[in-house]
Amino acid sequence: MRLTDRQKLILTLVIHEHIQTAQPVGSNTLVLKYNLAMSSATVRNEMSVLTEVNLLRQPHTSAGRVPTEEGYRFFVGNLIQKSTLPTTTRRTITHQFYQSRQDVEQWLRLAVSVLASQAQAASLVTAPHAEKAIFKHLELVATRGRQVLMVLVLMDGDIRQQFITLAEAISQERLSEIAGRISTLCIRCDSADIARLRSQFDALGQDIIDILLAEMALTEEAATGEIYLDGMTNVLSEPEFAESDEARQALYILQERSLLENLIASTMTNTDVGGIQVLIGGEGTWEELRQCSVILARYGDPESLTGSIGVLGPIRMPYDRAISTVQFVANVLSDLVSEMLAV
Amino acid sequence: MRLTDRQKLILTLVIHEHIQTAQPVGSNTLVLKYNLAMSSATVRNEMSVLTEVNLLRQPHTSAGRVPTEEGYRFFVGNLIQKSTLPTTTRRTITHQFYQSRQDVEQWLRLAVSVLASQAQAASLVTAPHAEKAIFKHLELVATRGRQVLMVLVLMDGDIRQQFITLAEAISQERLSEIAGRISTLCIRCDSADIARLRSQFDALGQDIIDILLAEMALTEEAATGEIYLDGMTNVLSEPEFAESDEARQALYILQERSLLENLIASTMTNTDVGGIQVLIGGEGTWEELRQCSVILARYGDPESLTGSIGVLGPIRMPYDRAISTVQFVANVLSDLVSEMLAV
DNA sequence: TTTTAGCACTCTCCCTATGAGAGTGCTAAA
DNA sequence: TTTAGCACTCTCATAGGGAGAGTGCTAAAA
Repeated sequence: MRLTDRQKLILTLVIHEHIQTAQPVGSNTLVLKYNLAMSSATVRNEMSVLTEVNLLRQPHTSAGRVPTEEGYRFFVGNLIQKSTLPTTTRRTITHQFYQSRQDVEQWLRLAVSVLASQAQAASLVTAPHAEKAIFKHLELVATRGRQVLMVLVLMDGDIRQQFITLAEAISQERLSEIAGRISTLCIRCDSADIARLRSQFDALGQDIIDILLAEMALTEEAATGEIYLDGMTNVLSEPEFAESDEARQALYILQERSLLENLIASTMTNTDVGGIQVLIGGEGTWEELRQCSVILARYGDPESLTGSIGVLGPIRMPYDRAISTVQFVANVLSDLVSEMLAV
Repeated sequence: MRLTDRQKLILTLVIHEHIQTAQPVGSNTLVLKYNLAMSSATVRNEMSVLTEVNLLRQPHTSAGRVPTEEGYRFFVGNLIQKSTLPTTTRRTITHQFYQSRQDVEQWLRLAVSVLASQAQAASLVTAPHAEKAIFKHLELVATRGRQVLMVLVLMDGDIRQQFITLAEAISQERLSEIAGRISTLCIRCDSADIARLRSQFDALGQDIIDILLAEMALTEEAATGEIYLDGMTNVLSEPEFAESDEARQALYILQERSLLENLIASTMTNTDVGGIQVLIGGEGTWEELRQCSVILARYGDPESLTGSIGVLGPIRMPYDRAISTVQFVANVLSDLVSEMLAV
């Protein structure tokens, strides 16, 4: 779509103004508020053009203009000026992350809370997750009788714990010995490798390996790691969700884990780490998100460990700020992941 | 407060009807809908009395009656008939829990989802949590260089993981040996015991014990275990929350972990396992919950491991069903906890 | 003494009408 | 190509006027 500079300016201003006021924007308002060096009639003519090419829309004949979804998309794709968060903000955030560097769970909680408060929207962060589960360490703890606690540590930092019941009671020494052997032999192995090693163990060891493999398979099935959410009440305060039903649908997607995983999976398939996806108004696919926009990014190490982060807000979202926040947090998380992998 | 049987009946019916319709209830409606053997005038007189003692309220002079908070409290305290969930429902739920018995996290997810769907409200479940952290097992996994993953298993099933950086690189064998010694010596010890044992270890062991103690202290500080939430969108669909701001405040309490912990802590202090607390309209203390009611119960083994569960909905909540659901789920969880402790 | 029929009265809710205000599109002049 | 001027359109806020639901009171009935 070819637009003159003036048309681009007006589109930008309409979007900017509408994001602030949530109201249709009139030609007069625009001229006065932004001291434009042209008359309202000129603005009206340009608006007419923009309406014809479906970037703007009139709620009714004699109202101001409102950006269409296509308008927002054009804006995000062509006009948005990459803003960056203020240095002080960035420093504060980085500092917070630095303080909680030992604990992955804390990063993620912090990330999701920073996103929510900076973008004033609902936010989500998925724990970093490897496509292939790689064994790192196994621990068996005798509980009582035949009940044993199995703790499985994977290379991506994921820890799976499970109670298992063995055929007979086994002493802690024996359990530790087996766990030690499995840990030493299988380190850095994937499921297939471990299956091949299975025959080297005695009956008990093979039983345990079977459970272990089942658990690893389960981890691999999960499309994403654990999902952290925050800021959902931010969305509720937006005026377009006063008729609460729309908001409910949007929040429902966030709550319903399977839907959310779908959304992330289908949006992120072709997204590189560092790349950003902006989903405006559900893009025809996500009925529940018709009133919402979602900004998603991938973080981590593309070779091994990746996760997704994003924010969800009304279509009328401050895209520049939201995008730069998402980008910034994604970068911070990527750094933390590679630091974790490298040390 | 002394009421005649007829007054109790009418109060009950008004509450019942109002819960269904969310509208003020008129004398005529009541007589017709419930085939009362009296005239609407009689009902009106009784309603007048109930209004005088502040159990009912008129939104405006010529409207029907609405229960006051006090009315609901009287109802819950004196009139409610303990209903139980249908046997088939109970069986289905029990069966689901039975299937996920190995995995504590799965119980809790299931519990919170059952509560939400059965009570059609927002629901919460906290992980079982011991007042005193008791050591069970320690594991140290060499990562790379001086970076070590510490996995700490406590008796209540809580697992804490953390990356720690040692003064120098240590081999996995050495780490396993130390972890093994600490595990053997400290099993079933609390922080004080472990602090006493500290001198029996070499410098490295003491360093690790210090970190371990810090971690245990952290666990003890936390008033509750992890909190699981579900069904928040259920609350949004209630008509009294159409003016979305009220709903926002209520959901905010659920989202804001510290507030929620406060709420649980202050409500649960005097509640035994098996007991149920019903908080109607914030009870003057919780400003954000003025439009809501919360039903909370404690589950687990009072001697060692307890957690809280509850539902949050509009004041106009189907108390009988909600209470029996909470009670039932609390019982199921208590059974699972004692099974876990006993096996 | 208690219950009930009858009735006037009150208040909300919904519908309609009306006018102000904001904003548009078009035309003709600059 | 831009702009001033103007008629026109549509929303929104406000007010008025039933209809309907429900009450409280009074007096009669049980």
